Amino acid sequence: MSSQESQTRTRILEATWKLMEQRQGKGVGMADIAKAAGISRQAVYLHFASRADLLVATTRHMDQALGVDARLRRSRAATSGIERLEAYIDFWGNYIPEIYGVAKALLVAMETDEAAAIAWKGRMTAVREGCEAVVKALQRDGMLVPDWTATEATDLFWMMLSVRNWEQLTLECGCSTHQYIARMQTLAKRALVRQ
Amino acid sequence: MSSQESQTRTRILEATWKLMEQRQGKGVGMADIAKAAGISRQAVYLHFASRADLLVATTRHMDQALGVDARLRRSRAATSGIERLEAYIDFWGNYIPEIYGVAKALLVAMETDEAAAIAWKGRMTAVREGCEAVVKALQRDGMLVPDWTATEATDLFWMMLSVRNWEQLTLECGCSTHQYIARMQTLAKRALVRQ
DNA sequence: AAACGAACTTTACACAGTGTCAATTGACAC
DNA sequence: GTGTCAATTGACACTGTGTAAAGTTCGTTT
Repeated sequence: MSSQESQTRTRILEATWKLMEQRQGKGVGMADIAKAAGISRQAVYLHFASRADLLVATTRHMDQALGVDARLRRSRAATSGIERLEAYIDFWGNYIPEIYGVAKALLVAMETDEAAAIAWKGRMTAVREGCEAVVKALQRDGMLVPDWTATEATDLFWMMLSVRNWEQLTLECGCSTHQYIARMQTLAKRALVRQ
Repeated sequence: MSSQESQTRTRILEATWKLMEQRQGKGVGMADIAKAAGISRQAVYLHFASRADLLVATTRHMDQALGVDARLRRSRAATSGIERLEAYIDFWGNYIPEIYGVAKALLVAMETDEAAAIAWKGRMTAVREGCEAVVKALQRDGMLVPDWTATEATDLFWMMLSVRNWEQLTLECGCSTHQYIARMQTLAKRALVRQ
């Protein structure tokens, strides 16, 4: 909404982004961020109430900078359910690597910080809605496998697309972004789509 | 191995187990554990070098107390690949709720503690081997879906069975243990087994 | 009986990281 | 000049892990 963003605030957000990306969300403290933004640690608290607050603000900043809405348009515009499923996974698989650093930091913070947990769950609820839209589209086409209700299918699809699963498949199993997308598409279709 | 376990050591392990279970692995510090075991905080360090050390020792203690080996026998004894897959998920779905507290504590600790990370990865490697055995059994039966190589199938099956996915499906989506098992069995079969 | 060692206690401290508070500086606006 | 906003410095509280030192209790050895 307001482009009333102070220069310093933006510098903090950019520094957070950059640092989190560099260090994959680990070992980045308020002091490091302040230093990278060229201000004192205390000054960060003039713009953000807490670390959780800063992390959440950073994700919003990134979503805007990365043009998430525009990127999602392709999936939303898809005519068939299957097309929509493929486009959504394609979007998601390309999106996660770009946000992973900050996402990881939030993921870690949420384990001990209530505010971070609420914020992250809010973001994930949005993803769940995307999954639900895909499932509904499949259902509309009569292509949803009869094993699941729409809710069950949404739960499972959402589970498959979790950041933790992405982490495991790419960072631990060594899948590339392209492989992740291909495997997830195949897996989701086998799981949800009537053959 | 040695049943040379001192009484105090066992009391610490039991206290850890109980507390972690009660609080779902969150907010349990060394001080709480010591208190519950009826000793001083420092005395805990006479038996375990670090928190990570204690957590790992607790999982081993639990595996023995819960008779994990015996429980796994049913899955290992299965003749067909599909039977083996079902028995393995059945074992796993009943096992996680019992260890979840301690597992969660380790899962949180591993994000900041190298030793905890290594220990957890070791445990998960054992699970991956279980998944691999299932996939190999399916392959032997000629029932593995042609979409995947054995490694790819193992990766995906392992991903599906992650504790994080269990967490999401049960704690967030509200699945019961029975529902978790049923859904995972259906999902795994759709994903891996030739129809 | 004296000596020893093991297990445990109390007290204290180092360290890292978040978050708070108060006093101060510099710049720009009116 | 006075007010105010942004930022600075320095100090401190709090939490939790881990280390260190000195003292107690108790059973075993000699």
